[in-house]
Amino acid sequence: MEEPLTSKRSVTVADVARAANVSKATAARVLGGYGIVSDKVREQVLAAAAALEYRPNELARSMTTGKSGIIGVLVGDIENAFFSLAVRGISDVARMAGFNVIIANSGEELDAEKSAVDLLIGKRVDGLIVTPARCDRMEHLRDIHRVGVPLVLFDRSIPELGVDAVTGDDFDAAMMATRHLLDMGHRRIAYISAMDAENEFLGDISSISNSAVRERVEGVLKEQADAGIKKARYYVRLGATDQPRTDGVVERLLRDAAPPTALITSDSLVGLRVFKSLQTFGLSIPRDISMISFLDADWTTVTTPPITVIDQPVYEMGKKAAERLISRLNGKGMPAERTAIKTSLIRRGSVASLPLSDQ
Amino acid sequence: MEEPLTSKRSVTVADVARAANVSKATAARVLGGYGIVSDKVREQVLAAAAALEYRPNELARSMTTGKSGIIGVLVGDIENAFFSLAVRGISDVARMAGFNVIIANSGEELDAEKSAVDLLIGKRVDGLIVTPARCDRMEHLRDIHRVGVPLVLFDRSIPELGVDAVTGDDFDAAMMATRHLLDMGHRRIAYISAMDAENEFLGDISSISNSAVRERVEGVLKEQADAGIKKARYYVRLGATDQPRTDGVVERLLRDAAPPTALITSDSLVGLRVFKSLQTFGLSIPRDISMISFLDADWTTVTTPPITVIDQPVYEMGKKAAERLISRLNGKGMPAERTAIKTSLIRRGSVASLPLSDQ
DNA sequence: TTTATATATGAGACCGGTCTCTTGTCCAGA
DNA sequence: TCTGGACAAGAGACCGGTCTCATATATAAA
Repeated sequence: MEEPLTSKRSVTVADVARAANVSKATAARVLGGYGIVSDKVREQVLAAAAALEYRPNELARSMTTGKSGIIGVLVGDIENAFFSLAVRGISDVARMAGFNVIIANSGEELDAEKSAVDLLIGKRVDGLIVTPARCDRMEHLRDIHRVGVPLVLFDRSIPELGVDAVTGDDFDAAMMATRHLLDMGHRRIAYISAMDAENEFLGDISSISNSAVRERVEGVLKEQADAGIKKARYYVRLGATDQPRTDGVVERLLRDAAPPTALITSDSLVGLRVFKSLQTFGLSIPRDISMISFLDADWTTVTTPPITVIDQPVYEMGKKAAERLISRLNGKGMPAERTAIKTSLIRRGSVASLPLSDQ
Repeated sequence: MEEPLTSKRSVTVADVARAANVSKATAARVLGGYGIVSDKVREQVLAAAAALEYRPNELARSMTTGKSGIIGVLVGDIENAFFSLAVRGISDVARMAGFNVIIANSGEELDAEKSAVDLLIGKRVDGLIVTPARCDRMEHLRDIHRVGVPLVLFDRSIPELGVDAVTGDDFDAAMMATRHLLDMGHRRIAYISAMDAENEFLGDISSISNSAVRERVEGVLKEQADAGIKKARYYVRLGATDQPRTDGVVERLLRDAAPPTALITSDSLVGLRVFKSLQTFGLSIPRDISMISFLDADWTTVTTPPITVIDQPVYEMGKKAAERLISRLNGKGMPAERTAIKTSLIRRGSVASLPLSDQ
């Protein structure tokens, strides 16, 4: 099988042109599929190209056209099912429209995000879809926009930026989940997020740098405020970033003099960690505690009982973001807008109805 | 916030050179970080670059150097946790080595794979990591190699190709799982795979086009053959590609005159589907039937009982594949080899010990 | 037959970098 | 003072395409 690998230098239009006895311009016309060429010459060139196994150099092509045909996608963590599903939606749409997708990971860190943005811009991506790690730091995102590269935010929005954003309807979704718990008689409802914060407790809401988390917290609090519940803020906890910390957060909640009777978890990963915590602490769902998780992840359907979730159509969100970006790419000059994709509550078995006496 | 967007044309070295009153060559030396430049001039150029917000055009850079700094990754389905975790491993290693990753999906279809390969080659990726959809069709992969682009196969190997491959130790893993079931007293062991096949039953083993699946089947059969079990082949079933079909496969197995007492599922997705099937048919694990799944997926730890799994260190596999490729990229001329990453059996609660009377 | 028009091809500039080759300057050693 | 080498900067070719403009031929209209 040892191929000689002699043909290190790749075949160019000039090579094909020479072989076909035509000018470089003509060969380029055939190979590039533009301009007018006679059928006879076309066949000659095509034959020569086939014989030489010509493969166009997209790099060179991109350089002259100024279009790379690549959409850059910058997510928090591909490993997270939320993002991998979204990426799937994005790339499906992109491929249909003739674009390719280059994916970068920020790890939810601002610096990594900045350098990834620089890099993608450097690669001359035609457009960018970004999940901003922080919604309060956006100079680098503004730069993108200024350079003239269309940008669509995903999952989180930054109104001040004035660019398109595709997100869930986080505020409404959180209200819906809270409403459901209230209806079932719960009065002490905890909200647990993986947001990295110095303080486990909720400080200034407007300082939450992730708009999705902020809106969810606002939704949870609003609904409880409307129901006349006072201590709602106290039950909002941040920093459940890994299993040990989640165990800690959950333990402190449970050890409280007035422990919550229900939990809402901010995403499927926190949800899973919280579920495991509850298991290790020997709590039974929903007998001892009720639970609702964001995102209809795999694991939520096979637990006993299955978990009531807020279903975000993530794949659709990804598609929508890509569609929006591609419209921009095609020069549609519509005003920037935020598209909040509607979510729904899927009731399964993890929420108990609380007898009045327990409330 | 309406930026004028006037600066449509991007700033080039020539622009910077002009602003700094030096030649294009000198500015390029500073900006490109090569050659010798005096400190004074360097600062001038850097200042001019900063003032003009110069951003290097990686495309142009790639064109002259012939290196794009991009590694192409072609997977079956990013949405699958197996691949997204592997991609994470690949990109982590790639980033450390200064490479970027461009991801494409084949959807496990040969045609999509071919065109994706063409496209990535066209983008002049420096190297490729591919999960071949079929191990019996590889002309396009041979082309990659011939063009001089290093290639590493992932998850599946094609010895005839003579290129590096990083896979699990599928044969051994399957033997291990089977051994465990045999030790626990099981004599009728089913193996269920999502391999798309015209026939649900196993035909010619060597015709299984996915080497990972083939080796697992071989492992399952070998171990049973060694234990003197005759009807092992009969219990190998293919085509559990979606929930309805999986339900069908499971149902037919259970309705059999001699139904299996244990199941091995080929990956975490099939595993989940099979688990759901068993739930809908009202079977209890492990009382009614035992189960082992490949891949330590999220969901396997939160079921009741948790599922015994064959743990593949997928992230490590991804890292290994990237490391291998990067070594090649750095010109290390070692012979092609297959690296089979060792897997382990994590015993949880889904395998029952069968009393002799039941065997 | 002459002029206009469409069609087909060639020549060469250009995109934005890298890199080689050349020229110029400065200082040490003879 | 002259020579040589190190260092610094400039000029311009090149990568592999696209694309404009000029040119040549064929066909149609006047």
